Amino acid sequence: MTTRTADTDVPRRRARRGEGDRLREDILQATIGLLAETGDLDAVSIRAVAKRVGVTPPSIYLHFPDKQSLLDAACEPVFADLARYFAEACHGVSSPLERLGLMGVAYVQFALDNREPFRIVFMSRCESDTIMSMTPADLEAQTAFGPVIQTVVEAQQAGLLGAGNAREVAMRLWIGVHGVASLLISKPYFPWPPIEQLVNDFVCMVGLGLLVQTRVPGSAADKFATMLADLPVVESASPAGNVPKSAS
Amino acid sequence: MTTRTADTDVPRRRARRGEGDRLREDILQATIGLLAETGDLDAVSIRAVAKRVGVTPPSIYLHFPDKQSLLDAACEPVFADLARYFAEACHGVSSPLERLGLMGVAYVQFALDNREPFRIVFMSRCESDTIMSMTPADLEAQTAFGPVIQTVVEAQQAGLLGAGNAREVAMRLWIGVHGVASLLISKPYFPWPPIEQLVNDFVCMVGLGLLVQTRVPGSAADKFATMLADLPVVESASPAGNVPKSAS
DNA sequence: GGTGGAAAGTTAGCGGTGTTCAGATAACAC
DNA sequence: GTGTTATCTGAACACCGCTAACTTTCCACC
Repeated sequence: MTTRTADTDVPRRRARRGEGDRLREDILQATIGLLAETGDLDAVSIRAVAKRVGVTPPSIYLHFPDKQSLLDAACEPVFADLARYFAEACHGVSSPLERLGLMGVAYVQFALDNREPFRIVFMSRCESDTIMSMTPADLEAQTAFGPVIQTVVEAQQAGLLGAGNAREVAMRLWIGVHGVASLLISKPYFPWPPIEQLVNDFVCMVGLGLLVQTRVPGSAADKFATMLADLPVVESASPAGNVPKSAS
Repeated sequence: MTTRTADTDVPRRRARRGEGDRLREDILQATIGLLAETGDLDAVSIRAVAKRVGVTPPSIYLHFPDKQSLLDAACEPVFADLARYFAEACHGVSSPLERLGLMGVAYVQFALDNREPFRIVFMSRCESDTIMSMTPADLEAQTAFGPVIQTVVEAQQAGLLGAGNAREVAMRLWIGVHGVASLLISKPYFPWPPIEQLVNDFVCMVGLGLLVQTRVPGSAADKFATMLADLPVVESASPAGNVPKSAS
């Protein structure tokens, strides 16, 4: 008749010798589940996680130094999925340029499918960030950022994109779709256009921009001058919609 | 004589009848100051604000229904400055297209100058968002978003940008620079390229993309096809210096 | 000058949070 | 059985947002 103060349904069996790490895994799963089900970071308190696991709060500190570390660790397996999103989006698509666009769309979809982890990793302050304090090399090797860079390189080698630092090009692409993802998450009630259209239009814009930026020679001003000169002139007061014009 | 438990240096003189709103203003200023000085939202507790003002915590609830409302109210005057950032950036620049680019750069600068307010308004969950639940019309009239749309319209009228929903075009521009701003804020330790270059390259890319997107006729696929056909072909093997060493 | 009334602020406290540390307990080797 | 020790708990600290009930101060009016 032990008086259980731990407020839980099924009081965990204590782990066997050497199996202490089992609890660690259970804590992570409980955290991930709580994040996904509540969709609210505030609902994921140390006490709530402990209760779900069937253990008392201090036990968590045997496996994680503090709450932030727990959250970071819980987001890691979620983010491992991002690579899968990318792979599936690119499946069977040969053009590297098209693949980059599809990866962008997939990034937004991933963010919307994993809002809280995305928030934790990309939208909250983190002093000593595990993911982000990696060296550039590690970052490319261990995160989903690597495939993006690789695809940029392929596009360059195929002559679709002009030469340029592939890492920085990939960053620009990432930054762009990150704007979409983070705004859709933080401002869901904003009067956005239909999401699919919004994402497509944006990705299209960025893709075209990159094309021109890397292929037209000269300074930024030169590029603009060239494009303004080359593109068909549009009449000033156009009424509405995409008016088809006499192409030259 | 009076035993003061309120932990503060100079015990405020009580406001006179009808001057209760003076405290409200002081609370707002204390909140803004605390946010700016600590640069840490966690440091801005109701108790901390109250102490800074020289008052006890419950007094704050005489002027703000809850903490979130206080934070929102504190961010409002800060964000009023965004319009000034835009105006200064555009000062004396005639080309609407160029102005749009400068506004983008100014947006990032504003975010970096006001990190915590930017975080609060744009990077944290807010169920019933004051700013974001406005009607599109109010939004354009009362926020800095209006001038952006206006500039897009001017660019269209000048024949620089093709016709299209100016509001959606402005959104795309906003989304883009928002990606830059939010990532620079949330990941300051990431190995970014020099910020100025990063921002310029990104804004240039988006600008060129928008140019093409709105001026080249046809579907998205058509636009890509047109540009791939029209732009100078680039040699496949890019020269040294730009090739990332993924394996070497 | 006294006095009632209301505005302006305070005291005390509730239930919650992340975190710490000394102690209890259960699993194993012998 | 006994001792060791990995594993986990009880109790507590300092802080949080927030509330209800109370006190103080100011002011208009008689």
